Amino acid sequence: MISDSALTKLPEGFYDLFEPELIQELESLFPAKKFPQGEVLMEPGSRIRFVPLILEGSVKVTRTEADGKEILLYFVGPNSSCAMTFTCCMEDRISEIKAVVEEDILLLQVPFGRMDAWMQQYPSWKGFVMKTIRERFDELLRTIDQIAFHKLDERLLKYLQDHIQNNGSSLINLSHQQMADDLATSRVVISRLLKKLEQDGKVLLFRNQVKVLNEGKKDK
DNA sequence: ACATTAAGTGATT
DNA sequence: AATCACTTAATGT
Repeated sequence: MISDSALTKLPEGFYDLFEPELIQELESLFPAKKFPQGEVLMEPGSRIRFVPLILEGSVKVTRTEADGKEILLYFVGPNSSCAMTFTCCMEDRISEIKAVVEEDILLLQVPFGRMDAWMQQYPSWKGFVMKTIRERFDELLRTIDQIAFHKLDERLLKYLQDHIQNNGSSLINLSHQQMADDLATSRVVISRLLKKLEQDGKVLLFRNQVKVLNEGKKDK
Protein backbone atom coordinates (compact mmCIF):
# COMPACT_ATOMS: atom_id res chain seq x y z
CA MET A 1 0.00 0.00 0.00
CA ILE A 2 1.03 3.58 -0.38
CA SER A 3 1.77 5.76 2.61
CA ASP A 4 0.67 9.39 2.60
CA SER A 5 4.04 10.75 3.64
CA ALA A 6 5.57 9.32 0.51
CA LEU A 7 3.41 11.61 -1.59
CA THR A 8 5.33 14.67 -0.54
CA LYS A 9 8.67 13.44 0.72
CA LEU A 10 11.48 11.41 -0.71
CA PRO A 11 11.78 7.97 0.93
CA GLU A 12 14.71 7.44 3.29
CA GLY A 13 16.62 5.34 0.84
CA PHE A 14 17.37 8.27 -1.42
CA TYR A 15 19.03 10.47 1.14
CA ASP A 16 22.30 8.63 1.18
CA LEU A 17 22.11 7.93 -2.53
CA PHE A 18 22.19 11.49 -3.85
CA GLU A 19 23.83 14.72 -2.79
CA PRO A 20 21.67 17.36 -1.05
CA GLU A 21 21.39 19.62 -4.08
CA LEU A 22 20.02 16.81 -6.19
CA ILE A 23 17.65 15.79 -3.43
CA GLN A 24 16.26 19.32 -3.55
CA GLU A 25 15.78 19.14 -7.30
CA LEU A 26 14.03 15.83 -6.94
CA GLU A 27 11.74 17.16 -4.24
CA SER A 28 10.73 20.02 -6.48
CA LEU A 29 9.22 17.39 -8.76
CA PHE A 30 6.67 16.40 -6.16
CA PRO A 31 3.87 15.52 -5.82
CA ALA A 32 4.58 12.02 -7.01
CA LYS A 33 2.18 10.21 -9.30
CA LYS A 34 0.24 7.13 -8.32
CA PHE A 35 -0.48 4.32 -10.71
CA PRO A 36 -2.75 1.40 -9.78
CA GLN A 37 -1.93 -2.25 -10.36
CA GLY A 38 -2.45 -3.33 -13.92
CA GLU A 39 -1.86 0.08 -15.46
CA VAL A 40 0.22 -0.06 -18.61
CA LEU A 41 3.02 2.47 -18.27
CA MET A 42 4.75 1.74 -21.52
CA GLU A 43 4.20 -0.25 -24.65
CA PRO A 44 6.41 -1.20 -27.56
CA GLY A 45 6.45 1.64 -30.01
CA SER A 46 5.43 4.36 -27.60
CA ARG A 47 7.62 7.35 -26.98
CA ILE A 48 8.77 8.05 -23.46
CA ARG A 49 8.72 11.61 -22.27
CA PHE A 50 10.04 11.26 -18.75
CA VAL A 51 12.27 9.04 -16.68
CA PRO A 52 10.36 7.21 -13.98
CA LEU A 53 11.89 7.15 -10.54
CA ILE A 54 10.03 4.59 -8.49
CA LEU A 55 9.44 5.41 -4.85
CA GLU A 56 7.10 2.59 -3.93
CA GLY A 57 5.67 -0.51 -5.54
CA SER A 58 7.03 -2.42 -8.48
CA VAL A 59 6.75 -2.60 -12.23
CA LYS A 60 6.93 -5.66 -14.41
CA VAL A 61 8.91 -5.22 -17.59
CA THR A 62 8.30 -7.67 -20.43
CA ARG A 63 9.35 -8.18 -23.98
CA THR A 64 6.61 -8.95 -26.48
CA GLU A 65 7.17 -11.25 -29.41
CA ALA A 66 5.50 -10.85 -32.76
CA ASP A 67 3.01 -13.63 -32.06
CA GLY A 68 1.82 -11.95 -28.90
CA LYS A 69 3.81 -14.09 -26.49
CA GLU A 70 5.47 -12.28 -23.64
CA ILE A 71 8.58 -13.04 -21.70
CA LEU A 72 9.45 -11.41 -18.43
CA LEU A 73 12.61 -9.34 -18.49
CA TYR A 74 12.75 -7.98 -14.97
CA PHE A 75 11.00 -6.15 -12.21
CA VAL A 76 11.75 -2.59 -11.27
CA GLY A 77 11.38 -2.04 -7.55
CA PRO A 78 11.50 0.94 -5.17
CA ASN A 79 14.47 3.31 -5.13
CA SER A 80 15.32 2.49 -8.69
CA SER A 81 14.54 3.31 -12.23
CA CYS A 82 14.27 1.56 -15.55
CA ALA A 83 17.53 1.01 -17.38
CA MET A 84 15.76 0.80 -20.70
CA THR A 85 14.38 4.28 -20.22
CA PHE A 86 17.82 5.79 -19.80
CA THR A 87 19.10 4.28 -23.00
CA CYS A 88 15.91 5.12 -24.87
CA CYS A 89 15.64 8.74 -23.87
CA MET A 90 19.23 9.65 -24.60
CA GLU A 91 18.54 9.35 -28.27
CA ASP A 92 14.81 9.93 -28.13
CA ARG A 93 14.06 6.42 -29.24
CA ILE A 94 10.81 4.52 -28.95
CA SER A 95 10.23 1.82 -26.37
CA GLU A 96 11.15 -1.78 -27.09
CA ILE A 97 9.46 -3.09 -24.01
CA LYS A 98 6.17 -3.18 -22.18
CA ALA A 99 5.87 -2.02 -18.60
CA VAL A 100 2.88 -2.88 -16.44
CA VAL A 101 2.33 -1.95 -12.81
CA GLU A 102 2.68 -5.07 -10.67
CA GLU A 103 2.02 -3.49 -7.30
CA ASP A 104 0.52 0.00 -6.96
CA ILE A 105 3.32 2.40 -7.54
CA LEU A 106 4.33 5.89 -6.68
CA LEU A 107 6.78 7.52 -9.04
CA LEU A 108 8.48 10.77 -9.81
CA GLN A 109 8.53 11.89 -13.40
CA VAL A 110 11.89 13.33 -14.25
CA PRO A 111 11.65 15.36 -17.46
CA PHE A 112 14.12 14.46 -20.16
CA GLY A 113 15.37 18.00 -20.24
CA ARG A 114 17.03 17.59 -16.86
CA MET A 115 18.91 14.46 -17.76
CA ASP A 116 21.85 16.06 -19.54
CA ALA A 117 22.37 18.72 -16.92
CA TRP A 118 22.07 16.29 -14.05
CA MET A 119 24.53 13.90 -15.59
CA GLN A 120 27.17 16.60 -15.66
CA GLN A 121 26.22 18.41 -12.52
CA TYR A 122 25.71 15.52 -10.12
CA PRO A 123 28.21 12.68 -9.91
CA SER A 124 25.71 10.74 -7.80
CA TRP A 125 23.12 10.92 -10.58
CA LYS A 126 25.59 9.75 -13.16
CA GLY A 127 26.62 6.95 -10.84
CA PHE A 128 22.99 6.02 -10.27
CA VAL A 129 22.26 5.88 -13.98
CA MET A 130 25.37 3.87 -14.73
CA LYS A 131 24.77 1.47 -11.88
CA THR A 132 21.18 0.91 -12.98
CA ILE A 133 22.24 0.13 -16.52
CA ARG A 134 25.16 -2.06 -15.50
CA GLU A 135 23.08 -4.13 -13.07
CA ARG A 136 20.40 -4.69 -15.69
CA PHE A 137 22.94 -5.55 -18.32
CA ASP A 138 24.64 -8.08 -16.06
CA GLU A 139 21.32 -9.63 -15.24
CA LEU A 140 20.31 -9.91 -18.87
CA LEU A 141 23.64 -11.56 -19.62
CA ARG A 142 23.01 -14.12 -16.93
CA THR A 143 19.53 -14.74 -18.29
CA ILE A 144 20.94 -15.34 -21.75
CA ASP A 145 23.41 -17.82 -20.27
CA GLN A 146 20.60 -19.70 -18.61
CA ILE A 147 18.48 -19.81 -21.73
CA ALA A 148 21.43 -20.89 -23.84
CA PHE A 149 22.14 -23.79 -21.51
CA HIS A 150 18.49 -24.70 -21.07
CA LYS A 151 18.64 -24.13 -17.36
CA LEU A 152 14.99 -23.42 -16.83
CA ASP A 153 15.23 -24.74 -13.29
CA GLU A 154 17.68 -21.98 -12.41
CA ARG A 155 15.48 -19.41 -14.04
CA LEU A 156 12.53 -20.63 -12.02
CA LEU A 157 14.50 -20.43 -8.77
CA LYS A 158 15.59 -16.90 -9.54
CA TYR A 159 12.04 -16.02 -10.51
CA LEU A 160 10.77 -17.25 -7.16
CA GLN A 161 13.48 -15.37 -5.30
CA ASP A 162 12.66 -12.20 -7.20
CA HIS A 163 9.08 -12.51 -6.10
CA ILE A 164 10.09 -12.95 -2.48
CA GLN A 165 12.18 -9.80 -2.70
CA ASN A 166 9.38 -7.88 -4.32
CA ASN A 167 6.56 -8.64 -1.92
CA GLY A 168 8.60 -9.51 1.14
CA SER A 169 6.91 -12.84 1.65
CA SER A 170 8.07 -16.36 0.91
CA LEU A 171 4.48 -17.20 0.07
CA ILE A 172 3.99 -16.74 -3.64
CA ASN A 173 0.40 -16.47 -4.81
CA LEU A 174 0.70 -17.62 -8.37
CA SER A 175 -0.61 -20.60 -10.27
CA HIS A 176 1.80 -22.79 -12.19
CA GLN A 177 0.21 -21.44 -15.35
CA GLN A 178 1.02 -17.85 -14.46
CA MET A 179 4.63 -18.72 -13.77
CA ALA A 180 4.80 -20.60 -17.04
CA ASP A 181 3.54 -17.52 -18.85
CA ASP A 182 6.16 -15.31 -17.22
CA LEU A 183 8.97 -17.68 -18.11
CA ALA A 184 7.56 -18.37 -21.57
CA THR A 185 7.23 -22.10 -21.02
CA SER A 186 4.44 -24.58 -20.49
CA ARG A 187 2.56 -25.26 -17.31
CA VAL A 188 3.58 -28.90 -17.34
CA VAL A 189 7.25 -28.01 -17.20
CA ILE A 190 6.73 -25.67 -14.26
CA SER A 191 4.74 -28.32 -12.42
CA ARG A 192 7.53 -30.83 -12.90
CA LEU A 193 10.27 -28.46 -11.81
CA LEU A 194 8.33 -27.36 -8.76
CA LYS A 195 7.68 -30.98 -7.90
CA LYS A 196 11.40 -31.62 -8.01
CA LEU A 197 12.07 -28.61 -5.82
CA GLU A 198 9.52 -29.91 -3.36
CA GLN A 199 11.19 -33.31 -3.26
CA ASP A 200 14.48 -31.54 -2.59
CA GLY A 201 12.82 -29.83 0.35
CA LYS A 202 13.28 -26.39 -1.10
CA VAL A 203 9.65 -25.58 -1.49
CA LEU A 204 6.11 -26.44 -0.39
CA LEU A 205 3.31 -26.64 -2.92
CA PHE A 206 -0.31 -25.66 -2.53
CA ARG A 207 -3.06 -24.74 -4.92
CA ASN A 208 -2.26 -21.31 -6.35
CA GLN A 209 0.52 -20.94 -3.82
CA VAL A 210 4.16 -21.78 -3.45
CA LYS A 211 6.02 -21.49 -0.17
CA VAL A 212 9.74 -21.12 -0.53
CA LEU A 213 11.67 -22.58 2.36
CA ASN A 214 14.54 -20.79 4.02
CA GLU A 215 17.50 -23.15 4.20
CA GLY A 216 19.41 -20.58 6.22
CA LYS A 217 17.56 -21.20 9.46
CA LYS A 218 16.98 -24.89 9.16
CA ASP A 219 18.45 -27.81 11.01
CA LYS A 220 21.43 -29.63 9.63
C1' DA B 1 -24.04 -33.26 -7.81
C1' DC B 2 -21.85 -31.37 -11.70
C1' DA B 3 -18.74 -28.18 -14.15
C1' DT B 4 -14.57 -25.80 -14.09
C1' DT B 5 -9.93 -25.01 -13.10
C1' DA B 6 -5.30 -26.29 -11.11
C1' DA B 7 -1.93 -29.65 -10.64
C1' DG B 8 0.45 -34.41 -11.27
C1' DT B 9 2.22 -38.04 -14.45
C1' DG B 10 3.66 -41.18 -18.37
C1' DA B 11 4.69 -41.43 -22.97
C1' DT B 12 6.30 -39.41 -27.16
C1' DT B 13 9.00 -36.24 -30.06
C1' DA C 1 12.13 -29.02 -22.94
C1' DA C 2 7.61 -29.18 -25.30
C1' DT C 3 3.32 -31.36 -26.28
C1' DC C 4 -0.35 -34.61 -25.69
C1' DA C 5 -3.38 -37.25 -23.28
C1' DC C 6 -5.15 -38.48 -19.19
C1' DT C 7 -5.83 -38.55 -14.01
C1' DT C 8 -6.60 -36.50 -9.59
C1' DA C 9 -7.70 -32.88 -6.51
C1' DA C 10 -9.72 -28.48 -5.26
C1' DT C 11 -13.23 -24.91 -6.09
C1' DG C 12 -17.26 -22.83 -7.70
C1' DT C 13 -22.43 -22.93 -8.84
